[in-house]
Amino acid sequence: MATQCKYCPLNRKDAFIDLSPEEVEFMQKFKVGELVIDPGTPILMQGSNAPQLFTALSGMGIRERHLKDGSKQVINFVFPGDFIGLQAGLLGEMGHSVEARTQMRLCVFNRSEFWNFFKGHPERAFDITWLGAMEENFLGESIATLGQRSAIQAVAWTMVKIFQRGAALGMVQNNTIALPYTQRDVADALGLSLVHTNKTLGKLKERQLASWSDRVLQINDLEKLAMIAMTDLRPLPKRPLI
Amino acid sequence: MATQCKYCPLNRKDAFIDLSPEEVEFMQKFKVGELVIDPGTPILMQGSNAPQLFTALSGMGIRERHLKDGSKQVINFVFPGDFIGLQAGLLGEMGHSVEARTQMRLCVFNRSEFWNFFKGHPERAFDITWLGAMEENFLGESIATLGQRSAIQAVAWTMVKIFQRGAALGMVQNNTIALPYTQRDVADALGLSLVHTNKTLGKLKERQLASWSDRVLQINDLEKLAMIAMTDLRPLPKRPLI
DNA sequence: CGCTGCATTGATGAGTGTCAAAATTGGTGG
DNA sequence: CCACCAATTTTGACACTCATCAATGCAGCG
Repeated sequence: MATQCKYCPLNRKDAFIDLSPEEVEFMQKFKVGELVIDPGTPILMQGSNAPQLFTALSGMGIRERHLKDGSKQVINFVFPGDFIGLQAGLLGEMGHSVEARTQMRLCVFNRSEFWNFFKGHPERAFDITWLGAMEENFLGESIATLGQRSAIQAVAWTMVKIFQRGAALGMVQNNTIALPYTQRDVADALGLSLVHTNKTLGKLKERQLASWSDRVLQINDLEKLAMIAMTDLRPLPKRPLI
Repeated sequence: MATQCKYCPLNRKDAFIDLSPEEVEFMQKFKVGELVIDPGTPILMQGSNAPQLFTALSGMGIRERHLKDGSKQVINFVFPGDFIGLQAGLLGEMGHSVEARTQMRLCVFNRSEFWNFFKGHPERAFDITWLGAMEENFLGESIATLGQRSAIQAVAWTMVKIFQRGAALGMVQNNTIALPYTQRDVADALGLSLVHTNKTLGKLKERQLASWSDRVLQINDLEKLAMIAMTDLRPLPKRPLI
């Protein structure tokens, strides 16, 4: 028996816009179950036409795109609250794969119900589109990072972004956050080699800005990191929860 | 007096899904006018909260993101039929600027009417979201290009993508298409230096794959280009027109 | 007819990638 | 509890792609 939406732990976090009781009830109908998966498990495959969509309830993962020569590009990191499968739901085919990096708990929706959002619940349809626009915006920033920022700027940028997202979700304690990724993941996200990523992380540690070891990222000087990364530190807007 | 939607030249191109007469009528109400602008004119500014949204009727432009150090990243190229201002309409703020590269004719919509799509015309709301997902998909591919492809692969990839989009719009004649961009635009799109972009284009010409001069791109061997670019040549899906 | 913007070419060097190996960590089974 | 193995992190040496600098050519234009 699936857990009740009204007890969903995410809905109480202030990173998210509160749902009205009616909305919660509608989402409950849309929800078909929950899924708990182990680290390394693929959630959706690039090119697949998945019948199910998900919201990450807990745990973290990555979105990645595979190229013909075997290399891969990490598109984004998946945090709790992220909606997974928008492309499958709309385009009928995922442009990237999604894979768990920790144990994850997923809220499972039926894709066939997707259209009901638009037909009967325009506010929720709007929320989905809003999330899509937010992701588009973020990907644009990533493109600017890959195209214009140097290795140290890019790594600093990534650390700032991860830290900010984590902070909004209450995952930060004493300026530290658990980071279940490997340096290879970060390297693949930034289009850098593993070796160079490692050396660049070393520089940030040397300069006492951020140190990441034992799966824990510690941020010592967020402002200076943001300056290196050429980015602003404005707070993330509240996001809807699907 | 704005031109009638039912005479819109785009609606007849087979790159787009046909609109029913009712839909055309609704779009007509949404439309507030047309705008003709000169090359170089900014259409929307990064960070702005624009009251108006657009669909490109003719002409071409670029989406670009400006960084604090003055550098810029071209996010994508704008073709006829592209919807401009989704982020402003949803997030209240553009994540990038849009600028004309040729003379452009724009269909102008009122942002305040945006919500009506979702409330009263779920099919059209769905279409908007569909376009957003398509863009998100493309940006993911761009990220893979910037992160994983070498200079020659990236340039080949860009030429293939542009050629395919142009072909779908009937802009290709004898394997040539008018390209109003400068090599600087392409360099900024790929995160390469202008000089290296120039030399890489030279290689493609040498190898008799593609030659671009005098604002005209000629593709001599699309298949070989696609192979270099590590990309498929599958036809673009029909897209909705907003 | 001298601007100004864009394309082109050559020379040089910095930033990253690649290769190889060692150090560290974590997990597994004896 | 230790031994072993796989995955990951770390370090050093070297190679190469690509950025930077600088100069020339070329076309459009007031």
